[in-house]
Amino acid sequence: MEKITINDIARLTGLSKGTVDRVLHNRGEVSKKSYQKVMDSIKELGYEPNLYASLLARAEQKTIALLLPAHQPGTYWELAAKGEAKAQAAIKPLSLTTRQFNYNQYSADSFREACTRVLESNPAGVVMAPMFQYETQVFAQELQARGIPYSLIDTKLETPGYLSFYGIPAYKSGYLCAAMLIGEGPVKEVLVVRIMRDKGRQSDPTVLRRSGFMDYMLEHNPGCTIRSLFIDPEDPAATDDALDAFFTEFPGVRHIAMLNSRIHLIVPFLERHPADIRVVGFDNLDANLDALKRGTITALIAQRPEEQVHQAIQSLANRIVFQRFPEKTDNYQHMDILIRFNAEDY
Amino acid sequence: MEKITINDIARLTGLSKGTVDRVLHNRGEVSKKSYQKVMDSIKELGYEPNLYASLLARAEQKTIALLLPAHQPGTYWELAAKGEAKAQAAIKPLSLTTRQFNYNQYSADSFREACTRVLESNPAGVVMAPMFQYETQVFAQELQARGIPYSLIDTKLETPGYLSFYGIPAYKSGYLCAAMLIGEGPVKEVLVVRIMRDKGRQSDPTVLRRSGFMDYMLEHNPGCTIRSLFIDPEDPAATDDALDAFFTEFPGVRHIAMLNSRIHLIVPFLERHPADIRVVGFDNLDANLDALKRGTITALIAQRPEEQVHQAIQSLANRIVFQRFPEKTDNYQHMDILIRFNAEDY
DNA sequence: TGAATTTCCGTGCACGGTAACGGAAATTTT
DNA sequence: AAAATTTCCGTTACCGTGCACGGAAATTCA
Repeated sequence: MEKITINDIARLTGLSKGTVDRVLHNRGEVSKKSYQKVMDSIKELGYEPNLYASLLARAEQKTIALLLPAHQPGTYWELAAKGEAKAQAAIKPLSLTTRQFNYNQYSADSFREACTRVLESNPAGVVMAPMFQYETQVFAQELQARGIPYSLIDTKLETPGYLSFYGIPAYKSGYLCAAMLIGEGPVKEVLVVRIMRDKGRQSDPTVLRRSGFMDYMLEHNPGCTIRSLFIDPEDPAATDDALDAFFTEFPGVRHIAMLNSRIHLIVPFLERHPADIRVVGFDNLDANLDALKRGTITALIAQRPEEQVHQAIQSLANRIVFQRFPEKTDNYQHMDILIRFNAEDY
Repeated sequence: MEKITINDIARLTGLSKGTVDRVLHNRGEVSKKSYQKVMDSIKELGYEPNLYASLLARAEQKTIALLLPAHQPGTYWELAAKGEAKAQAAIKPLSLTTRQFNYNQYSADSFREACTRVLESNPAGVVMAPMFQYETQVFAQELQARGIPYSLIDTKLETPGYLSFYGIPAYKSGYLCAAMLIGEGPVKEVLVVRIMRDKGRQSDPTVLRRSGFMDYMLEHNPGCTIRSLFIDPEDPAATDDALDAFFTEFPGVRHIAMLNSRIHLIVPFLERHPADIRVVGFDNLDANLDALKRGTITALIAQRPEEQVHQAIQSLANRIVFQRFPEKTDNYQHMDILIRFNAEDY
């Protein structure tokens, strides 16, 4: 019942606590025989180290690095960055901090460069939202070689030995998006708006979302024409023109979806040309939520990115401080459906 | 930059750490002059106690009491009870545990009795899901008198000095429920199924939900007939008969809602008499989720009760260990909309 | 004024682990 | 076989607080 301490196993094995400590942290200088004896009685007595005593004696601050795409205010990655603060508060009593590193999500070079900055900071763990398959692999290998645990959020790339993943299922989210878009009745024609810049190099989740979207259409609403329109997020005027041209050509379209967080880009146009259109997009950016509350956007599929970074950081903290591994490696999270009547408390 | 310790302020004030410690925990035996000197230099140096050292030296486990309605497997309060485990893991490093006390949600006597059991256990904090306005007030006053902080979940009753509240907005949840039930088109006739036992003494959230439901109807779907049907949760056969009788009398009804977690009770009937009926209910009980995935239930409004207890416990832990108060007292949480396409990862 | 209290405060050990230091024992080298 | 290493281990001084104990100083009592 009473707590087993390092002294108890020292006494039991006839060794000193110095030796016991050495085996606990395997920092060598212990004979195989002693090592075995200590390990045995640790198991026998069910010894668990006292966290406070340990932290007090070390008194050293470890840090967890956060590797995220750089973000402008009002964009998706800003939401994730906000999760850092909450997580920080939670892990502070564990003598841990976080530090954020950013990269340009459209440049592999910048990602590589950020990776070396992360390594230079000598982190105790890394949380990353990866964008580049190959570069991420290389980085993951380096982390593994150095024995630095890491977790993934948002995008699950196939990298060796990640501790955990947190994100929504990309394929299913596209499927859900289609379901929300179609609503009850069958639909003849829908528009999927896309981002120009993504045309060349599509991110992994975007591709999967599209395929989920398409599959829903095939299964539940076949014979529907799916039209695409590419817009430039940097150029609102051109976006307006593009939409104008589109609706001149296809005036019957009453269903619009976007498979990323930028749905707010078409809101100004829609509000200048009111019509009874179902509009579905992703993520709880302020601009999206506002349009949702006004009724311009019908539904949003949201994923609590703050929660994702929080959880990822927490799992690393458990690993680093307690040597505890998460129960599940892949944690697919709930996709929140937001409509105007439940957006307020989000 | 380097940490200020108790010794630093001892040195600065020319007193000993023993004295400093006495003022820190105001356990008396200190002259006013010394007290003032210590307080001043604490402020001056910005001293913050070292949590580990403190916990290590005390080595005493405080406990947070959880006061919840007793629960059968597969009922709502079981979900909340599950949150206890998660919270427990989170606060363990803070030398805190939780302990659950249950009461019969239909008996004020049993609630009172549970309250005295809680007090006898001498908890450092209390989380409760209250059902009885008056008894809860009395209990809250007692807690306040003893200086025991407490938080509320689920139902926000007006009690003095609670630390925090976590739950969904009851009125709005009824409103949302109606919105999900009606869907796109106007509806002529809906059925709201209710629980017999609740007829006499309706809980606070149920009343508010009903009023939100009604208001939505008035505002968005006026002229709709709202029919009620009472069923007995203990008697499936009677439930079936009642539904049978109802649909014989009103065969046109194609919309059913229930404003509590028991929607699964009518699922067997619905599956024996297939028809294209929209069915909306509350909470992610396994039975509800299963019916949702099968398509019998159209939508569920869920509220993550585990999260609510987790958060409430966390806020108490911060209060107890760090003397930190939550930013917001009333934390209304997001109402999750579950449909068959996003139920899987919930 | 001396004795008896009371008030106030310093000392020192305990909490459980960490890691530097130095030395004995075992092993290798010359 | 003595010297030089290497391997292995015990000792010890912390880390920052909590708290019991005892004693000096101030106050009250006789």
